[in-house]
Amino acid sequence: MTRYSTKKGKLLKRKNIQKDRGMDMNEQEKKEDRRVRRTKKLLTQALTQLLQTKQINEITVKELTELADMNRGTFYLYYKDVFDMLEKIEDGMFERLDQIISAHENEDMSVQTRPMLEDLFVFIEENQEMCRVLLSPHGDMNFLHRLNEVLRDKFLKAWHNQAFHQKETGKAETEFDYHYSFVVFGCAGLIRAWVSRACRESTKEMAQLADTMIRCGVLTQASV
Amino acid sequence: MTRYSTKKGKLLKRKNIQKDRGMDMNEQEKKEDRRVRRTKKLLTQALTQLLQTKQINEITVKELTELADMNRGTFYLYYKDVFDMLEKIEDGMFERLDQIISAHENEDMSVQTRPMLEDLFVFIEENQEMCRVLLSPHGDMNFLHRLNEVLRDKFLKAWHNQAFHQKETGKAETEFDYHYSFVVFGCAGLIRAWVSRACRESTKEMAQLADTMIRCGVLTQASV
DNA sequence: CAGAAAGTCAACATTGTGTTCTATATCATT
DNA sequence: AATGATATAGAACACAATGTTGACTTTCTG
Repeated sequence: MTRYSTKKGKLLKRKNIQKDRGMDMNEQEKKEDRRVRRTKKLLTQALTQLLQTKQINEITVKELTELADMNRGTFYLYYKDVFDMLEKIEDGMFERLDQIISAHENEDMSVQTRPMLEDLFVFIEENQEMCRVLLSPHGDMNFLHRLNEVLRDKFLKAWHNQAFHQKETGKAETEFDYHYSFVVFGCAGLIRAWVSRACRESTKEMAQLADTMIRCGVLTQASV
Repeated sequence: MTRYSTKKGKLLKRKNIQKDRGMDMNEQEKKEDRRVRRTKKLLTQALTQLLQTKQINEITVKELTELADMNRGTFYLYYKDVFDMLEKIEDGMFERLDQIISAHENEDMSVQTRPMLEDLFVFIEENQEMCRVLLSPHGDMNFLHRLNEVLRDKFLKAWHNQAFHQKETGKAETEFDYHYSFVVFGCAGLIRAWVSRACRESTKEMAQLADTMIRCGVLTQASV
């Protein structure tokens, strides 16, 4: 499910970290100490910078903290290693992503796709540096995977109904899964192309483009 | 372009490796020494096995060679580190991919998409273990990136002409790029879904599915 | 068979890791 | 502004993997 650790006796320590901080919503909301925010911000900036020139595996805690100009031990107060750090950064993005989607959810779980997409692309633009890195060659496949998982639950039902309303077919659930996978990865490709061009096109343009391509992909099943 | 190295004085050594072996087509064809093949095969098997339970960054040369039951020093005769090894394995796959595509290329650079796709999915099925790993959460974003690059050159022209034959539009090259990115990543998602289901559907079915979705995506531009 | 090439084995200095301790700086609060 | 609480700095530590080397043995090729 989540990531494994090579070192044996250190999972406990990590669990403690996750329990003490972060996991409790209330604690999250009560803003962290200013020093903590500063530290995490500096580390995130350093990581983002390093990820532009090298793979994450080649990034050591040592050089990361040196670039951020802080003590190496400080890093371990918040993260287990560099990969854990990236994962936690992603956690934050997925939290916001979830908020954005939920805001457009109706009570019957259906979603107003188009306006939601517009908000989504605004969010991506705001976080374009991180998105660019995560979808770059040096990026993180796990990010794509998690994106897949999150969106799946949200949209599968809505789209499923929508597509089957168009034309009743006897196609299996599995074929719908293929379309779904195609579309989600496709959107990732779309976003990747966009952020790698520094988000030159407007968010509205992109939302329209995405909307069109999603509908096409989803409705293909009914029209085959 | 390619990967960087943290360690300063070791690029030279690696260059030597790449020059001595691999890079020269003729040498590649003249089968390597049986021992070399055996060594590389054992290492590849061990890597594939390890990648199913852990991230590549957590795999050490030590455990890899222990699993393959060989001396650690032997590893360094062929690879710089574990990532370099994965990259070289990918090199081999891209070579074969190139052959498959080229075999379906007409003299005007156009491509018979459908039969090519069928061959492609056969190839993927043959290499499903590695594909599954490369597209998994533990996978390699650089693989996707390289796939993008390789296919881009091959297909952009063909599809471009095809789409503009359908309906003449004034849309810019950039928008076509977005469709292209969507489709290539989408195919990756499709393949990922397929191999993660142990390739249950037939290669022909998948080729048809892919063909449909590709055409839909490409032709969207003309029909917006 | 003989020479070449590949692999084994043991040893080495080097580097990053993860943790711990004390001391200092910064924070939130009254 | 003084307070106690908390975060960070700084240095030290044992430990593990790295990358390389040299002498040896095995395996391949012709």
